[in-house]
Amino acid sequence: MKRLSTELRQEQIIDEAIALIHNNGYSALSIRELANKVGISEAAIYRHFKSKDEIINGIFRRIKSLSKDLFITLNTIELADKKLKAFILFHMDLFTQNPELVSILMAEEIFEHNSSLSEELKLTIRERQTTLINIIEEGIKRQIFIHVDSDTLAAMIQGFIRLTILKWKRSKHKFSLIETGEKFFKTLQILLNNKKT
Amino acid sequence: MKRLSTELRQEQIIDEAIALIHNNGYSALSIRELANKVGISEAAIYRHFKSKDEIINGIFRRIKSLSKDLFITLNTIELADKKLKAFILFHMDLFTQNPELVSILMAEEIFEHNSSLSEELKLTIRERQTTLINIIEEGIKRQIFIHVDSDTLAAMIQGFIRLTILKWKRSKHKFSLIETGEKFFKTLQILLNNKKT
DNA sequence: TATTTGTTAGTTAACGTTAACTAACTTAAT
DNA sequence: ATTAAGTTAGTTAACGTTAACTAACAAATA
Repeated sequence: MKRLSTELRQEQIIDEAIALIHNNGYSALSIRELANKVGISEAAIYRHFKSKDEIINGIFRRIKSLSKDLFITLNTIELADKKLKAFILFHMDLFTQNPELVSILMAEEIFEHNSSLSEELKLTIRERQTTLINIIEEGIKRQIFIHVDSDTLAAMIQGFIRLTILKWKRSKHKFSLIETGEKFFKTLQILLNNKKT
Repeated sequence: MKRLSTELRQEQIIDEAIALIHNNGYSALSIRELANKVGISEAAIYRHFKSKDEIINGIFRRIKSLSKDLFITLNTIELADKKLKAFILFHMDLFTQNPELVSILMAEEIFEHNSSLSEELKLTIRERQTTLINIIEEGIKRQIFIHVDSDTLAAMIQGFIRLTILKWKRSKHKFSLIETGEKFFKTLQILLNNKKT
């Protein structure tokens, strides 16, 4: 058996853990199966992670690192409507390129029973929510968007994205997330635009 | 131990199964714990249900029976915007009165690995989607709503409801679903109304 | 009207399997 | 030679499910 450094092996374990959840659901994430997939023994897994919870932790960190570009991207954009489009398409692109993430984000159970992690998740969600609300309120102030409740609109946008990726997963990726995102933004423009035809 | 008829005991088992999932997640639904909660032995559970899958089936039937009034309600309403309001508030009311349902609807795992059930779930979801699209298209035809893509709008509405009940659950019911639903409908009216102020 | 017969909701105890995890030992790489 | 990444062989606890049996009651018969 070829030996790998802890860093590399840890990444590989996280990879396979995500793949397992993606292919067979969270309940299929067992140390046995994970060790099988990685090609090492169960005990070897514990060389690299103190517990199963630590593996879940690693999955969460992976997701966070994959979405950290969002804020960088948004800061390069001026106009609120362009920002909104970028927000939507960033997510559609993220999930198109990392379809495994969908199963994980939809599995409430994963983070529910790890209290430190569910606190961190709450913060991450709030951060995303605030970002979106700021975009909307700037758009309203600059009179690019009509005046609507920003909380409600933010929930509509995030709700649409969440439901769309869930449907996309259920349909086994039978449609283009990017196209759906673009159509969504056009619809939003019609709904939000002051200058009606 | 007091004896109950199969019908009554089955209902009680489903009740406790739903409560278990609600309180501790789907992974906490074990025959052992279920029997404990009901106050009978594990084997007695199998007097009333052939397998754990049959219990899941019973949970699904319960949810369906709780939402069957939606279509009756909608048929008593004429105007598309009133129908849309009724659609939204029906769901907010349903989950306010049956908060346990939220955990179950959010747990993808439950129905994912039961192929006959996941087919049935797909049909139920499609039926709901079609209902909403019909309401929207009627509203557009009657010029109550501005012309937007009905698929996208339907997904926005369902996405909002789904995300809202998830947040409501996560917040341990710290806000009123009904009020949020009413605010949502008002926002929708502003977004969809032809006669802008 | 008693008693027998059959049904049904319950019991206890165990089945085989799998879960997360660990102690002790071995081997490969620096 | 030391250290770190691997192994094998085990642990305890929980899982869904079943076998064997019993108490309670209903219906049919004596």
